[in-house]
Amino acid sequence: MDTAIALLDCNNFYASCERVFDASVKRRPVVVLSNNDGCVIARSDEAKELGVTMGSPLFKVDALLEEADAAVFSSNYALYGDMSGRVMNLLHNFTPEIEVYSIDEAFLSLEPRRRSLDNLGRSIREKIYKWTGIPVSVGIAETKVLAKIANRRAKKAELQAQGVLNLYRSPRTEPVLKETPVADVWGIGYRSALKLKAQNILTAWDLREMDNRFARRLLTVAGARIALELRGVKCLPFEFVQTKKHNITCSRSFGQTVSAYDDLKQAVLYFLTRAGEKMRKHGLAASAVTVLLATDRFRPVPADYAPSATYSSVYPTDGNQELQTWALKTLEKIYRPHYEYRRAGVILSGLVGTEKLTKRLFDDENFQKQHKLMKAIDEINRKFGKDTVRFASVRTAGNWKMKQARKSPGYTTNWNELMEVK
DNA sequence: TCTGGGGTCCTAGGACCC
DNA sequence: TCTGGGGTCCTAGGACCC
Repeated sequence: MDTAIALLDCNNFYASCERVFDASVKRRPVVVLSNNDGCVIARSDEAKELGVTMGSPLFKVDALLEEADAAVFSSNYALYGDMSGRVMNLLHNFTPEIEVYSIDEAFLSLEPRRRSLDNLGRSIREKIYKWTGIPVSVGIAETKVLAKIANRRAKKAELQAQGVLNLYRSPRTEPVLKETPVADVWGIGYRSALKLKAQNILTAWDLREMDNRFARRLLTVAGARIALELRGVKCLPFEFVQTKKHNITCSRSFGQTVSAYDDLKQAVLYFLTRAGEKMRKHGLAASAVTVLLATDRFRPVPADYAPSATYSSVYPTDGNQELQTWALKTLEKIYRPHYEYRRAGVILSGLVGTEKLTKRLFDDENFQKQHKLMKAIDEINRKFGKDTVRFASVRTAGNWKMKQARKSPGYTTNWNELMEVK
């Protein structure tokens, strides 16, 4: 029999993580902010009821939150990443076939015969709540796109559905699709929804019934695949193993605007350090570095300027010294004085596994030495904390740093910030 | 020089996702 | 005063080749 696909999604994930460790916010509205404490990126149900929308700038909802005695947190990705790992690990108790799709979502491939899918969904939900304190919703159906819709529905009607909705070969699929606006279908964004609306295709059901060649013409193959998935035809493959990364980005907005070359250089070198660490953690090396700068898009003073440029090499490297040289060459090329920059970043691309690094024609010995040095530095920093050892050119503070005034402690990731029991 | 079809590779930009 | 960051996939178009 055809396998069923479950989508597990943590409810209000970042807000729920904050709640697990802070009993005082259990009953208060909770929101979590983006970097720089700029806008709201996660909300508890109570915060949603207040009318705080996803992505609202904090300054627009600050008064509202204050009045409701809401708890407001800067984002704490170390904490969320750790909690995510705990949730995902528990899933292995239910099926070996898991695709971790994002920090708070996973697809599970399930054998429909094994036992009632409804019961299985419920026990997954209970177990995760009991062991991690994170509430989750489970949607089950024939394909990923349908499982997404089932999940969304399970969340919406939480009381009736108990957080689990099984639409696998279910007569309820048709009414649910007819009630789902096409813009809420996974993979249909703002642009596509507009095009569909112009054709009077308004619901998920309408999209399902659409002529496939027409869907392809209007929305390219991506849209055609979604339409097929809505019919129960599996088009999006299940990816059990994490696919190799193609790029690694580190970019940030600054807490204030920055004009001096030296400050931007510091920011770029700092971001490069972070990106390099991540790259080596995945056992990769980069053949290209992109550097980007941008002025404030909301206040283009004196003018809008958002350049980027890429340095490519025939020899991939995982050594920060070499990456720094590439990045600074690129930065010099795009830097113009007199602009008020609000953001900078680096992208490492052309990634290859370090096992595939070929011997260099010139100066291979030096390259190998650098490779070993980076390994040693990463090891020390992993043991003793970020930036215990770093290149002298890299500063860890400056006027380019972001604002994070309301960060919760690293309850699970930092020995100095463990929860205290009195 | 521009006549012709067919193919690959690369990149920029659009669209979408969480 | 105050508006996030990190990704993927697809397509079109140019360069280059035979």
